[in-house]
Amino acid sequence: MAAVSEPGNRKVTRRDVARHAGVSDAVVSYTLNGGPPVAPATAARVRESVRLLGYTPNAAARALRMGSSRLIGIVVPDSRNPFWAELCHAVEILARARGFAVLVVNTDDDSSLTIEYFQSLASRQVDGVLIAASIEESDVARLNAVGVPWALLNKSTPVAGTRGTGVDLVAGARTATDHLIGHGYGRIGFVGRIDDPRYLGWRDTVVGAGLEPGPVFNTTFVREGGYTAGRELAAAHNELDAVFVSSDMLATGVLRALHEAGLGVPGDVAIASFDGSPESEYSWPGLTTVRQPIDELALNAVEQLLDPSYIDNRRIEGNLVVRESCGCHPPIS
Amino acid sequence: MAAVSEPGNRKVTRRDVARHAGVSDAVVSYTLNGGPPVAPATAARVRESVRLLGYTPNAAARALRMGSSRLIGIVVPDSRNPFWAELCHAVEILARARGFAVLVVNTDDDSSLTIEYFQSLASRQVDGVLIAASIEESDVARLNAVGVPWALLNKSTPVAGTRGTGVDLVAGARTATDHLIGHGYGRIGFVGRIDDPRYLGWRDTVVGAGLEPGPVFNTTFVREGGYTAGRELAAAHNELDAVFVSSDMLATGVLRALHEAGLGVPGDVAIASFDGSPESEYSWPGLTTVRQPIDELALNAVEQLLDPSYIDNRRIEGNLVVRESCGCHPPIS
DNA sequence: ATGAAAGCGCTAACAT
DNA sequence: ATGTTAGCGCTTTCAT
Repeated sequence: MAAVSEPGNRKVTRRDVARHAGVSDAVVSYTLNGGPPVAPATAARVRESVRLLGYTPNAAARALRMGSSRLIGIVVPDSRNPFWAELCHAVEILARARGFAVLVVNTDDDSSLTIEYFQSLASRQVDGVLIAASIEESDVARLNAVGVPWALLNKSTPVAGTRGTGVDLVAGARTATDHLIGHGYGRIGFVGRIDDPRYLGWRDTVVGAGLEPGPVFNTTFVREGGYTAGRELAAAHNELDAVFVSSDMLATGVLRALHEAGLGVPGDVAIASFDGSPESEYSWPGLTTVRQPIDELALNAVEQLLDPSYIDNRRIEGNLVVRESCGCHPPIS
Repeated sequence: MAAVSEPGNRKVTRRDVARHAGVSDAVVSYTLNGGPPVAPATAARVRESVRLLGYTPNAAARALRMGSSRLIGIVVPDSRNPFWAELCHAVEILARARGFAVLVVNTDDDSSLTIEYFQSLASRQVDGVLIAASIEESDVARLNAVGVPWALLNKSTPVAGTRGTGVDLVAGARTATDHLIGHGYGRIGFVGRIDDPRYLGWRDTVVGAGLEPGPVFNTTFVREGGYTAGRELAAAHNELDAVFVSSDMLATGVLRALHEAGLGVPGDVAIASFDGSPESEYSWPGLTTVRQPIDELALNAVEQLLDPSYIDNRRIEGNLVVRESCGCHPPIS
């Protein structure tokens, strides 16, 4: 009763289908992939055999023959970060709609691994790779040498000779910091990586406004780091009245630490953050944050990767989403 | 002096390496994969040619020949949910250490897609599939018929004939609910999917304790759903003094709604939740939750998938992590 | 409308 | 220690 393909059976190949339907290998291919026209009756017989035998084409053979695996890779700093998780998810949906599957690789924030992982993806014959990790100018040539198309998923900073749109991190940090300045806060701190463009954006903005930069809490992009920074920040809270935090995930940790310390947000310390991930909306208080347009970034990257003639290398400005953490709105209650 | 492989060049094959090094194809294979011994000098020459030509083996050809792609698939309800994101990440690390890459597929909580995606993964010649989505008894035979090894990543409920460990959802909901009862709360509500085992665990526990079940807020596992449930819950807060929430992600939404409504946690409504994801630790107040041992689940699933002789089908009990939302600890401050 | 056959790049059994 | 060669399952050109 069950289909022929039971566990332990030899894999059903296209040849088996051909024999079963009494046709040649080619006709099965034509029927399935729409080559030269096939007589309706023959096609029906083939399809019936496919069903009966439980045949599924061997993607490895097809990839070898066609030189295309219909696979794309994506290199991401940390897919547990809600922002990257959203981005990966968006890419997957788009890729699937185009018949591609997605290979996700985490560098765990070690961007020196990017090239190595890129190469390993390339050897798997992926048709392209999306890079979300940060890239040096000097990496471009090495990446190009591999011969696999690639695009930046979120080009944070301009890199000559690269494809892909992205949100301008410097401008984003400026937007957030300006907003804080507009509130009248005079001592604005920073939480994030100091080797990140957002650090520059923050610093330039406060200095440009004639303010003295507030304390800097250097941390990598992990929740724990945000929390630790938050504790230090709480201890030093009389040295600042507001802070720009480089990501929502970090801000969540800061918020927790501030709450623990009995400090009010925005009362004691106002916060503006970055990413616009879902957790920024559901935290307490809601985070004022610079939203990255995830769907647009993903669509743009996937299109460029798959269609060489499609070119759009714009740097997008993130949108400020105003919630309660900056002091604009009182917490609804 | 870039390597020979520049964009546009024909792909470098193993044959090119063989010619360049003045040896046969086989020797290249032996050198790279450790077959029969190769003279040290020859091996060195081969390796040099590999480097010079920028050769990377074609994984599709290897997969076709070997019948193994060194790829595993993972079917997950929603990789944006921090719990699944953690699990996927853990699986990726383990898989990479074993030379496997991971194909992530989201069902977006539509478990009827599981089989379809499983088959598409199978046609890509994956060496195994980890299934995190829920499975019906009736799916088992169909899954087995495909002939690709699979294991449950988080076997939430016992399903005959399946492999993989998992946390007992019913017992977990019981643990959380019992803890709430232990606090003396007499009217305990529920937030989650009512077709989920946790609903049963909650209901049995309150009824078993001689309590009348509190209000039920039915929702799928999305943040927005938690928030909506939270608003309804806030409106009905005089009908309950505590609530069991089926996941941390949902609980985050509930917390937000409660804060908005000016209700205190645990003062007005105590909460116990499920998953033990990072956001439960950094929310405010911290969530008392039943932690799923992510690394253990992932390790177990990967091992079983890759090693047919390894069998461990235990149902694990989740550990209660006590924080502030249940009323055990006052918020630190 | 259908069939025969070459060849994608690799591994491994079998020569030498 | 090294070389030769037969396929893995597929697509596609060229015949018929």
